[in-house]
Amino acid sequence: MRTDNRLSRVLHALLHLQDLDGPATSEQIGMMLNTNAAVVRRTMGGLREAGFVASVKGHGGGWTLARPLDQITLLALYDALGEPSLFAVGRSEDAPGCQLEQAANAALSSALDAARARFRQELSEVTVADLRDRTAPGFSV
Amino acid sequence: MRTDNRLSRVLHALLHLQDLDGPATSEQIGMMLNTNAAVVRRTMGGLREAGFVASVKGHGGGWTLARPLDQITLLALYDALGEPSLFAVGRSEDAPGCQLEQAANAALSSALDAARARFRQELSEVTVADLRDRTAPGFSV
DNA sequence: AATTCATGATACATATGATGTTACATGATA
DNA sequence: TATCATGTAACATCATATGTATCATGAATT
Repeated sequence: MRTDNRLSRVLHALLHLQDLDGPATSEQIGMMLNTNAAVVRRTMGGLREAGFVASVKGHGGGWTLARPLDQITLLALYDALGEPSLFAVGRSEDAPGCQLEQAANAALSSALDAARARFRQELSEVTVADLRDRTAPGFSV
Repeated sequence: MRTDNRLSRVLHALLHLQDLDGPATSEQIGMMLNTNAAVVRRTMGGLREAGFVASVKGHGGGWTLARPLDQITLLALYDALGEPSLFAVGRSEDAPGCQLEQAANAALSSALDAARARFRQELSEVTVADLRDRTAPGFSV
């Protein structure tokens, strides 16, 4: 199944943004992410609304960081993207009235909820700045 | 995104199987699950190979439990299904050589791994028999 | 032995949703 | 006014879980 790569992509994009002087255009970011400018606009839109980046139209415009990376947790980004559905495994809805199916779904949901909580906890403990620190010493674009 | 419902479905099917006397045909199970007999065969095939159910061809044939439900954990079923890919969110592979993307992916993978471990732990602590116990008292098909 | 039932296996169709792509309106700078 | 860049919408592509159809094989019934 094709996975949703937006979180990874915006992380990648934000890390690049910090290494740049001025604003980066969607086109430029698209080159870094090996994708289309329209995809960049669509994906970064959520981050703008959440106040993590700013976008400016016209000449010299583009995307800039609106907040230091050490004040952006991965969880905040995930939520800014609309909290994309996390799982490729889910409940069945074959026989909603059947108690046996309900029991099966309840157990599955319970496990998925626990996994989701763990995922969110992990994301909440890391900032984007932490990721930059984890690249090789002296590394720059 | 369309989710993989196989685990929920086989749980549902096993619970029904226990409530039946003889073997159940794929056709019958398909009715319970509101799906096709071929889908049932395909899905249950993994459980047969893992020794949780047995299938018999021909007249009076069908599917039967090969082991008491209290000896089948949800995790064992999940693995018998081939450990279906759990997440709808994943790494990007836009610029494999880029250290920044690598750092982003490493953090994401770490969170996903933790979530997967939690999911598997939850599944390992519940047997199919436990689910049956959770239906309303006196409930039967 | 022939018939019927049921699984086993394969191939193909369908549906869904993330991503890719194109096009154009809007706003900002030169 | 021309150019650049975002904002937005519509549509195309692609991957894949599930649905569907078909036939070979094996087992019980007659």
